[in-house]
Formats: sequence, C-alpha cells, structure tokens
Amino acid sequence: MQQPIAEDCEVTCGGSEADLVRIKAEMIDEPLIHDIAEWFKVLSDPTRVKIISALMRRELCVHDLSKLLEMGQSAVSHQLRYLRNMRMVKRRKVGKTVYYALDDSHIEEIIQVTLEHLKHK
Amino acid sequence: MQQPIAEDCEVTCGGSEADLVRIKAEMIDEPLIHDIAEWFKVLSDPTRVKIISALMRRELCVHDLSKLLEMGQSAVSHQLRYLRNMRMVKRRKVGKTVYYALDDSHIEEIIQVTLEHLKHK
DNA sequence: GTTACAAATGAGTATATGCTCATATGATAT
DNA sequence: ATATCATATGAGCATATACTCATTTGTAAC
Repeated sequence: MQQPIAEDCEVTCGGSEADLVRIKAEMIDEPLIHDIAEWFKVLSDPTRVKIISALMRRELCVHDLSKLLEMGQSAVSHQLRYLRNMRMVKRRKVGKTVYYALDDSHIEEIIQVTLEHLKHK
Repeated sequence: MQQPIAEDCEVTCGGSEADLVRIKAEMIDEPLIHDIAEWFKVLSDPTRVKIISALMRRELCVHDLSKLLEMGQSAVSHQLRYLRNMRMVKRRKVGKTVYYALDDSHIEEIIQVTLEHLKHK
C-alpha cells in the first residue's frame, strides 16, 4: 500500500502466512488502539504530569497551579482545557476563581504503578 | 519568572502560602516527572501501540510487523529503534532477519489496566 | 455603569514528531 | 567478489504540540 513489500515472500521470517492472519485478528482493533494512544498522550507531557501530581494532593485554582508550576497562567489554562476535554479533571467555580480537581479514579493508580515500574529499572 | 504573577496575592484562592509550599514539597520531583512523561510518550502513538499489541502475541521480525501494520519497513524500523532505546523491546538476530520481542514485564499489565479503564467510560 | 481580578481563548511561533525516500549496513548464497 | 535479501539509518518534510502574547469573558466590588 505505502511501500513495495515483497509479495513472493511466502515463507516469512517466523511463521506462516496463516499465522500472521491469526495474529492480526487477535490484535487490539484500530479504534481502540487510537483510544489507548490518546489516553497515554495525556501523561506524555511534563507539564500535565505536574498538574496531575499537584491535584493528587488537593483541588487547586488556576492561580495556585500557576504558582506551583512556575508557569504562566495562560499555559496552565491551556493544559487544563486539554485535561478537561480528556475528562481527567473537573471544574468547580466559586466567584471569580475556578477550582480544578481530578476527575478520574484510575489515573492515580496508574501513576503509582508507573512509579513502581520506573523504580525497578 | 515567565509572566507577571501578582505578588501581593497573599490570600490565595484556596489555601495559605505555606500550604502551597507544602504541596510543592510533596509533589513528584522534577526528574521523576520527566521520566514519567517520557515513559507515557512511548504509548502515545498508535503505531507504537500496534507494535506492542502485535508483540504481545509472539516475537516477530521487522518484515512481518511491516505486513501486519500495513506500513513501510522504514517507518516500522524507526519506531522499533525508538522502542529499543526505551528498553521496551529487545532484538534477536538470526541470519539476515531480526526478531523483536517485548522486553518489559510491566507493559502488558499496564495496557490491560488501561483497556479496563477505557471500557468503563 | 466602571474598575479590578481570575480565568479562558485565539493567533502566532518555535520545536518535536512521524513519516517517506534514498541509501547504507550486515548477512547469506553463489 | 557479486548479488540479493533483511534491516538500519540519515535527510527532508508536513503536521502536531506547547508555549507566549494580546485580548476577551465572567464575576464581584465600587
């Protein structure tokens, strides 16, 4: 499709052609693959990890997050929008200030698992 | 540092200044934050998730991976190098062909956890 | 209404990413 | 040595990403 792939390679490296067909059928299907990638992308940026890390302690307003991360309010706000779209955080408005909190029960668990994993390397 | 942040905001949105200092101390520290982000970045791309997904069945050579993903050999090779640098996969050379296999005991577990998580949304 | 502050947002920009193409390397066979 | 196949790699390019700056929106106090 993209690049010329030898069609005459009947005896593939490891298994038979039928074997490949079977593996392809067993693989996670396309839409789910993209969901997984999208989900992991959330924590693939240091700024977002920091935000989550801070919110794991308690809910915080944008201003305080901005101070904690030593980043501009705009940058933090942009990332918070991203996290909100991904349903990782939720908002609570009180007057002029907006409080953000984690809105995903699994995220802390997954970060913990990852931390354990990184330690044992 | 980057953007003018009001210095006179003694009474911050939620907690005291000391509270913020404490939270900052409790947050995951900078180098670890970057390690976490780097680790999540591995699975933040559909192609890499597909490769991992295929290798979860059995080890495969570059050619077969290329056929399974319906992608050019070069593209697959580039991603495999990335995955190898991140110590996610390992190589086994037999003659001209190179077999790749998972080299991370935790990755399958984390994908499983993620799949469960995505289902319950 | 005006002013002031918190947060959100759009535009612009510099860098990162993932692919393609062409070529190089490594290994086997002749 | 030459040819061939499997894989690796460098350069180039198009798109995505994460920030900054300027401006807008939303809310409260005056």
